[in-house]
Amino acid sequence: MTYQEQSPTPEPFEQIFSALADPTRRAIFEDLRAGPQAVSALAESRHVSRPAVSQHLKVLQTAGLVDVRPKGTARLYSVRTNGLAPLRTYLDEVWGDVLNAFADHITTTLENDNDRTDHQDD
Amino acid sequence: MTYQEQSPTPEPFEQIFSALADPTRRAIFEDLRAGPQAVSALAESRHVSRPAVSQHLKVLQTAGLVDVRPKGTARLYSVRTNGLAPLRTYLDEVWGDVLNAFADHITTTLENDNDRTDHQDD
DNA sequence: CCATTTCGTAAGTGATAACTTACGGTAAGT
DNA sequence: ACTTACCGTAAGTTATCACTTACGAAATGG
Repeated sequence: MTYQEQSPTPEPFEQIFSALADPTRRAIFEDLRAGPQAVSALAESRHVSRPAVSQHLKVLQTAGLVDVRPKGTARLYSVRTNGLAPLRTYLDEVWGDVLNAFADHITTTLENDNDRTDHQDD
Repeated sequence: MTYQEQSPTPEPFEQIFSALADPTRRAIFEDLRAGPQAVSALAESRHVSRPAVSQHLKVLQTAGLVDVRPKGTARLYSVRTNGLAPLRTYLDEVWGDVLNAFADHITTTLENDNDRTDHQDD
């Protein structure tokens, strides 16, 4: 009796949400804003082991948030410039819908405001 | 300004990320865009039990994404109009930093472009 | 060629989280 | 007052996740 089935093809912003939800992973991503860095350098900044950082970077890369550039034996990770675009698009969509729904709610509430037993605004 | 510490009191966008990372919870939040809905109505739309929806709504409420309005024995949940504002602010900050870092990277790369051993484009 | 450095992956473990059923509490209807 | 409807919470279960150590692969240097 298993639960939790989800869509076979996760959308871009879905992976971005999951990727940035973890504090350590988000910290790594934010560290990368300063410029390209190697894995061991990122591991030394944080209090986690190097393999952990590698796994986090893999998640960030799958989400399209970081890029890799091999340099010798090292691998320089950097933030993908427009990696956050899907999240921003999703935000704008939801934002617009919410505003429209709010306007509708205001309208219908003004039309028949006899059904409210309690109210709180904003 | 540029860096952040993990504070004992989680920042607003932190909770928003965690709240919207779960597919079921995000679906509930998106269902709420159509307008205020009761818990049982949300539970029937989804394939999850009613208590599960209540727990999800609690998380969304803690994140500041939804509001509650009691109506009889029911409780109408609705999206908070500016609940996504912290996330948008965070996005704008990171976005700007990334662009600046990118500009810096371009500059330094042009100044001394002898350190590149390989390059790849997406 | 051999050693070193840097990294990714495999395997295993502890904690977290998303779900379930069961129960109690509050508001409305008869 | 009793029943019904709707909801939140508690307790327990299971899958997922973040982390660790161990090991193997690829590039650089002597």
